[in-house]
This record gives sequence, C-alpha cells and structure tokens, in this order.
Amino acid sequence: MSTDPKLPFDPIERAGDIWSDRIGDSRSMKLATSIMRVQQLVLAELDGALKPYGITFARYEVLVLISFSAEGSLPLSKIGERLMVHPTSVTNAIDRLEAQGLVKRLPDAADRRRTLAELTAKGKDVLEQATKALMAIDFAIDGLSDKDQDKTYALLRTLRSSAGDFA
Amino acid sequence: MSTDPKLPFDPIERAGDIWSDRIGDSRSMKLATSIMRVQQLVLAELDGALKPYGITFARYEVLVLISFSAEGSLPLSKIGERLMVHPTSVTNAIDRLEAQGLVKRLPDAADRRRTLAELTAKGKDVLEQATKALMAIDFAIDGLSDKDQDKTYALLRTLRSSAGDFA
DNA sequence: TTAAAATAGTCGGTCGTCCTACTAAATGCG
DNA sequence: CGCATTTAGTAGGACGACCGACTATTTTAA
Repeated sequence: MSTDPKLPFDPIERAGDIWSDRIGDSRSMKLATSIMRVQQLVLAELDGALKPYGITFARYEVLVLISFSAEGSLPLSKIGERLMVHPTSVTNAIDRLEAQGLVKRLPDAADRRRTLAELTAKGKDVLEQATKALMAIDFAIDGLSDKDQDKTYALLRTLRSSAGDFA
Repeated sequence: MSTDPKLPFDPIERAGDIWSDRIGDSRSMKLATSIMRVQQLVLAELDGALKPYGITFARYEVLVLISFSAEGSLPLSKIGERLMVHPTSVTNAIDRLEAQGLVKRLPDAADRRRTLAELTAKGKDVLEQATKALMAIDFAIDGLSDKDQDKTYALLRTLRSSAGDFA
C-alpha cells in the first residue's frame, strides 16, 4: 500500500542495500553498511552467549586481557590501548566488573598515577566458564569456511591498514 | 617494564589479535574482533564527515530512507524494519531529527496506530549537503580496490545469510 | 460481534562508546 | 632545580542500540 504502484518492487531495499545506485559510490556505502550490520549480528551473538554469566563481550575482553598479563594485573591505560577504546570506556568497564566482584583495582606503587586491574577468584572462574560458552556457540562466522574466514580477515586487515590502524 | 622478561615480545597483541592461539577457535574470534574494529573505524569516519551538518550516520540513514519513499513519508515501523534496528531506536532518532527541525511527525489517517515521518525543507537541504560531504570524503573503504570491495561484500553477505539475516 | 492476538509507538532503564574537562603524578628541559 | 608538558584516570554528558513494559489501535478468529 505504501509501495509505488508504478514499480514492480519496493524501491527501498534492506539495510546495507538501500544504497542501490542512487547515491554516489554505492559500492563503498553498501560495504560500509554491510560491515555495520555484520558487527551488529556478531556482537549480539557473543553478548547473548555471555548473558548467562552476567557479562558482555566488551567486559569479557577486559577479563581475557588481564588474565593474559604476565603479572596478573594491568594498568587501565594498557587495557584501553590494546582494546583500542577510549580511556573512559575502560573506566566504565572496570567500574562494572569491580561492582560485580570480578576485578579489583589496585594502586601501582611504581607509578602512582596508575591503577592496576586484577582478576578476583570469582573473575577467573567466570572467565573460564564464559570462555567455554563462547567456544561452544554455533557462530555465525562459522557459516564461512576456514578459508573464507581467512580471506575476509585479510581483506579487513588491508582496510584497517589503509585507515592507519597499525600506524 | 610490565612485559614478561622471559618473552622477547609482549604476549598480548593489539585489538583483534589478542586471540592468537590461546583461545579455542582463534580464527573466528580474530575475525569477529576485526569486524568490530573495522565497524568502529568506518562509523567514526562517517560520523566525522557528517558532524558539520549536525547529524550522525544513524540519523543520516533515516533521512535517506524517508527521501526515497514514494509518498515522501514513512511510518516509523517501516524505517526500523529497513534499517534493521529496534523500534525504540527509531523513536530515538526521529525525536532528535524532529528536535533539529529536519523531520516532522504526522498522524496516519489510514491507520491511527501509525506515525509518519516526513522531511522538512531544512531536512531535505541538510540531506543534500550531507550526501555531497559523504561522497567527498576519502573513505577508508576506498583503500580496497573495487574488486576487493565486492569480494568483501560477498563474503559478508554469506556470513549474514548464514546468520539468518535474510530469512 | 466480540474477545483474543497482533501491530505501532513510546517510556524508562541498561550498556558501550565517545568527547570535554579536570586532577594528580611523572617527565622533560631550560 | 623548578616550571611546562605529558600521562593516567575519572566525572559528567551525548549518542545509539537494546530490552521489558505499557497504551492504543487494528486484525483475527471463535
């Protein structure tokens, strides 16, 4: 009823395809919106798998990062740097993790500007369970063959590189 | 100083690469985090280009969608459906666009549950300028050849498809 | 025809991201 | 040495996305 009767199909396509040939370089726009859609899908899947453990993927990444550190703790600045997020995002994530009792803030004696984040026993436990859960899900990404996953990864890496992401 | 002296390099890599071989199927995790990083980069680029016009890419997409409609207006539900976002996200976007004077809400006489969104003159003007600005930016995505862009698009489409995105 | 179910939109709240601004502490340099 | 600059972290606020709950309306089906 809202479709133009002169056209055999609705002129507006689904997300990522609304660009058709109407706007400039539709190729790059279509790819851009497709990337955003895929991110939305993948993140929802990851967050969904982690929901039973009370954490999001963003917070899960923080836990992983801390657990990989040689000393068992990391300054917040390092976390932000490695996850490539704004310092305030780290403060936010650590606030929540600390409120959940999964992480503890410690002062850094060597540099009193810094605050270290350390996993609690509960944090280690949740991390372990969450990791198992993540490995167990039937991942949308697994809809691609290993080879295609590698191809996609390489293409995205080129894209990141050209955006100066490894500068 | 925080690097384990037993290792010749820091054990934790940059975002998207922190998975190395430590966690289960690192291949799909690496790809997942890479997708999220690319999304972050692309969206920042788009939002940055639109900033002078006072809108974000999310709101820009809404303007585009409305402008493409045959009647010049769309029910909010259609917008959400086509952009694949939650109804409340549409309400949010339209609230802001309306507050900016770029869009107007109209009652739908045919179905009184519905609200139509229509571009104002100012909205059409901003859309036109914003579109020019978007076409003019040196897009990170343009770091890929047309052929590689098409390849990436096809791979992501397969991924979306396997996630049931076109069901 | 009328009661149940589906649809449209909004409100309030959570979460993650970013930005600006600000404090405290460490570093660099004249 | 002492002041300017840089670095680390946080507070407050904007924004977009989501969820659950709720109202109003339309559609479906008994």
